[in-house]
Amino acid sequence: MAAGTASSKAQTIADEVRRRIVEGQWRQGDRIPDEADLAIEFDAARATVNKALQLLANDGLLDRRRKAGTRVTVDPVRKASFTISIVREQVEQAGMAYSYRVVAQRESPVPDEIAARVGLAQGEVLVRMRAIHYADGQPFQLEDRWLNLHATPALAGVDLRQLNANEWLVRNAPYLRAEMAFSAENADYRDARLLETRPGRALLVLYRSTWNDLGPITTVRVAFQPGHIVGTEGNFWSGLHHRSRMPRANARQSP
Amino acid sequence: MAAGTASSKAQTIADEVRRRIVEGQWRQGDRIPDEADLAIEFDAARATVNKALQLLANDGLLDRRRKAGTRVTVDPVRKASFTISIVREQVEQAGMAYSYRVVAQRESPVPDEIAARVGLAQGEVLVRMRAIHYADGQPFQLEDRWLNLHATPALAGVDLRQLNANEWLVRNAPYLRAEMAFSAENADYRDARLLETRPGRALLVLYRSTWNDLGPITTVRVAFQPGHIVGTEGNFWSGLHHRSRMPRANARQSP
DNA sequence: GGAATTTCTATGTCTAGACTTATTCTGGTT
DNA sequence: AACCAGAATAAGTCTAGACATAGAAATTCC
Repeated sequence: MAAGTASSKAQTIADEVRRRIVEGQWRQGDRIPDEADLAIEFDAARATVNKALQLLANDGLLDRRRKAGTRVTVDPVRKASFTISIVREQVEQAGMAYSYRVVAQRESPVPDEIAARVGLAQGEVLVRMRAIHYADGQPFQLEDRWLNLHATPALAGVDLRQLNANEWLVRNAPYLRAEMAFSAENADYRDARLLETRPGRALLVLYRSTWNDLGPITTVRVAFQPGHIVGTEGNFWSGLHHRSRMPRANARQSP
Repeated sequence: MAAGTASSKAQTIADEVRRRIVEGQWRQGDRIPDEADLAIEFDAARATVNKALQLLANDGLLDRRRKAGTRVTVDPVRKASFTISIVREQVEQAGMAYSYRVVAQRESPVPDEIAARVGLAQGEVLVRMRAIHYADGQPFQLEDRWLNLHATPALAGVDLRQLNANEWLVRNAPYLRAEMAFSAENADYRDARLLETRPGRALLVLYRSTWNDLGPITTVRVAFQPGHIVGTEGNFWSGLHHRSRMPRANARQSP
């Protein structure tokens, strides 16, 4: 019956507060005791209680305002976080052979749409490259990337045809800001050909742009193999395992 | 040249450390000075430096291990976080009229696939409901939901046909654990009819399941209107604005 | 040489106390 | 009733110091 896993004191307090909320002892909109009182109840320093409550507030479960106190959030706006790893590692971790092929690469002026997306002047010349990532020889994802050499001077000397841009950037060009968006698109002829599927198939598409203090580094459209799923809980849990549809059985666990 | 926005001291330290990493002063894999040294350099208490570095570690930029020290992460596995708000608010915030319609609702045994997904015994009886959310009369998203009354006894007394389950749950049934996944699917006939589009259109689909300590609360498949985009930076920034394709011009800003 | 043990160090966490700051509340003034 | 000033309060942050703990490095022992 007792929970068990002894973690930090702050975490323990956070868990207990969360429990009280989940079990309805403290209801949505209620004001909960202030830090000082909780500190007494849990026999902890106020700073520790503060840390615990901040954890829950970051989780969106609590609403804290100076002087007004801490309340249980009425409309918990919850956050879900996805981790983006390096494609090659993702594939290799699934025990499959990774390969990579650059399909096209050349300098060209940015289309207005892209320029607007990343905040560049119209007509600026960027490097555009299209590449495919394979898992066990099957196309796994297709990337269509615009690279801004001005933000990453070091890249200029590199032979992009040889190199995995994704990987190079991740390792050598830390960014300050990133934006991502998911959408779904019907595969066009080019998508279909490169991903070895039929035009019209629904593809999960990820747009990602990154900036450093010199400006936009890169913006990329990543189209995944049909059926691919991107989920929380640490990683992509790819359609890598034999293209199944909605696998994933998962055990419930106590936190 | 100077940054400016005076925030907390910990944040300032974090920003400076981040800057050094981004500008290459501390490179991937490098060990950075330890907390005590940084505390001296920044004239701060060690606890403050600790907080700053933990911020960056949570961001995936630093790798910290006891005794081994703090190093700049070699393969920054970056996290992107999406916020999930209540549909109605999302729609209304875009200045559009919200409406909601329950299409079907009945009790039925869970299919094995769903049971496995949420960790229920096969054949358990859940409530299944299908509903549509409209923005200005246009179908905006379609939800296909399984509800477990055992985990939310309070729901039993409620008239589901009247109620927006999404909203009721968010407000009254806090969860302990959630899982989400995105995928893309071609609209089938039912999807197409309900979303008033053509079969085959690529739909962004979100699967979400939640648990509390009594077990699974609900699992839902949400299919968005074609062209819908879900992005970081706070909110879904819906295809609500007139169904455009990839709008969103955004200004760069200094943090 | 290799394994087991000890030492030592950098981070993890907590504490008590102080100060800061955003807001609410209160009471007084027009 | 509307407005404004000041008091009160709860969270936000920082500090100095302490102890805990993981794990690397050095040492001892076989």
